[in-house]
Amino acid sequence: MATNHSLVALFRELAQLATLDEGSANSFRVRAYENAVEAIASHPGDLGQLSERELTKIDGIGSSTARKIREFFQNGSIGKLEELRRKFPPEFVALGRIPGIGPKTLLRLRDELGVTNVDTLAAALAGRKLRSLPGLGVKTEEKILQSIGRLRAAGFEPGAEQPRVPIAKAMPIVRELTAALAAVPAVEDVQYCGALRRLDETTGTVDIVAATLEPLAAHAAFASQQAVAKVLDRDAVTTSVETATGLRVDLHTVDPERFGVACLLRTGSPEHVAKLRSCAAERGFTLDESGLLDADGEVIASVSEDAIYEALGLAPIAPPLREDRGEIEHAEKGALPPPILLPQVRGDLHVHTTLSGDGRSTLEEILDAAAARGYEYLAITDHAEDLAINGATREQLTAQRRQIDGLRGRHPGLTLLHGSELNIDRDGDVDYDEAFRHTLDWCVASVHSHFDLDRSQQTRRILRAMDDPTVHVIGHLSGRRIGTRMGIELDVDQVLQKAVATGTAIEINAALPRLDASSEVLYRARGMDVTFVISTDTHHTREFARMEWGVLHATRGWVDPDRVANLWPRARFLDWLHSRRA
DNA sequence: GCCGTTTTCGGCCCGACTGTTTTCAGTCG
Repeated sequence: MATNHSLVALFRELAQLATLDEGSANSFRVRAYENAVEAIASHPGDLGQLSERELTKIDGIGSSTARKIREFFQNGSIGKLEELRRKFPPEFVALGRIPGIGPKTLLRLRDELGVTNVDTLAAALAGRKLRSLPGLGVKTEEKILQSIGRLRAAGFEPGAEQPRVPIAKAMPIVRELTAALAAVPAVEDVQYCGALRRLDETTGTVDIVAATLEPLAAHAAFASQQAVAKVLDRDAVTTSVETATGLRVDLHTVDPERFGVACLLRTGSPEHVAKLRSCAAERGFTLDESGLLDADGEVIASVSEDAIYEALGLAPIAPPLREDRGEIEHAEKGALPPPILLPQVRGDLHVHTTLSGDGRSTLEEILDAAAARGYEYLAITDHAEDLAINGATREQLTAQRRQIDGLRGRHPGLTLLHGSELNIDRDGDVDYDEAFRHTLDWCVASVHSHFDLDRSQQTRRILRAMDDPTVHVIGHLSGRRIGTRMGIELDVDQVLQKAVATGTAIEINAALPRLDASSEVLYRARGMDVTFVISTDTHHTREFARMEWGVLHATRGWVDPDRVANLWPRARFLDWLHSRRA
């Protein structure tokens, strides 16, 4: 249910802050909050309709969580969360993103050295204060200094309160708001714009454009949404709000005649729009809020974005491409890579079941969900044994193999591949022995550890994994978590060349916190014979829906659809798979 | 904080690695 997204975000934050409060991510309270997130996210109905008593009947929600949920629907906030936010200000919480600093160390730094933000941390490091604390030493100081340096080099400012919000955090709330607006009878059309629509990794203020002849109704409906914590500003055409999660969202209403141009201008990027304007000028036109105008000031196009591009002599340009990376020049020549569309996807090749410690759906549920999406093929890839909590032993995988064989008749149109998500260790070796791996149909190999190695070491381990004949694809190439964890640094050109040489595919991980490989890496690969697969890394049946983001992300990276293996018909895909294994 | 119960507290999942130790705490996935 759409309106549960705010709750999910709030309980996630609660879990994060409780980790600090409890001094451990493994505390039972923290895990209870995480279970609550899972329970809320999985609940199909509107939780706002349920009483406290009914809420506690849901698995994973007890009396305390039920009370907090009711509190949210009544007050728009949760007292416990407000209290923790006061106790742990954002600039302090942000220090927890520095690799090597866990909750215990962070609290000690605050209590014993007065560290509250990146500046006081830097001062403590400069004064060599950390080594004076029992249990910490010179190595710890060096490691933290190095982490800060690396984060800064990558554009992260560890102590800064992030002005930009990671896409995974913003998207669900914005989707909820646009869905609510779409349901307002007076609203003819609605679209979220800006960085979010371009599928950029982070967003600032989100702009939503609504086409309506009755703006008052739209603004009233918007301001009264459950996700809205407070209205910041309001005039005849714009309402600015802050959500319960701290995201700023502006609703702009326009006459339906100008919906297209409003979306175009608010989607950006600013560089793309600037180039469009000069493109218009070359043709004797102008582009402003009222539309594309000819020399006489007559509107030539304004209702739809496509009409504006067409009037400029351009093929339509998909929002993720609008970054002024040559898309306008390509559109002039009709040479733009076609956008990848969701219905073109024929299979998913990175999927977990409950055999993975963090998997939430059973094998049967996964198969049914994949069949319901109309997939022709599916790879089951539970975690391999070296992933401490989550991994499957070879005996478990062998048993799963038999289970899968027994289920092949369940959905005759769905070809099942049995595989695993292997762990690339620090040297580039993967789990199990090669003979056993050869019994698997499909192996994803991913980095889950040793994020602190340097670029040449990281590159070496990836290249070595690609040389392994049993590895079909490298999963989430950098291992990043947008806004939370930097990925590993790689010599991307070497990795791409190796992908071509070995035929190892590169995964385009569709999970919004990952979007990995990054669109920069994908863009770099254009023109090369790199094979890609777009995968959801599903741990719960609902996550199959992430494929929507995967295809947009691939489009953003200028990926040629013909290079994406899971868009191929089954026969072609299986031919490729078998030729690789030969 | 949740759950289950011979109803009201005790159990809830872990293993490798690192840096600091001299037997272990903290971090990570």
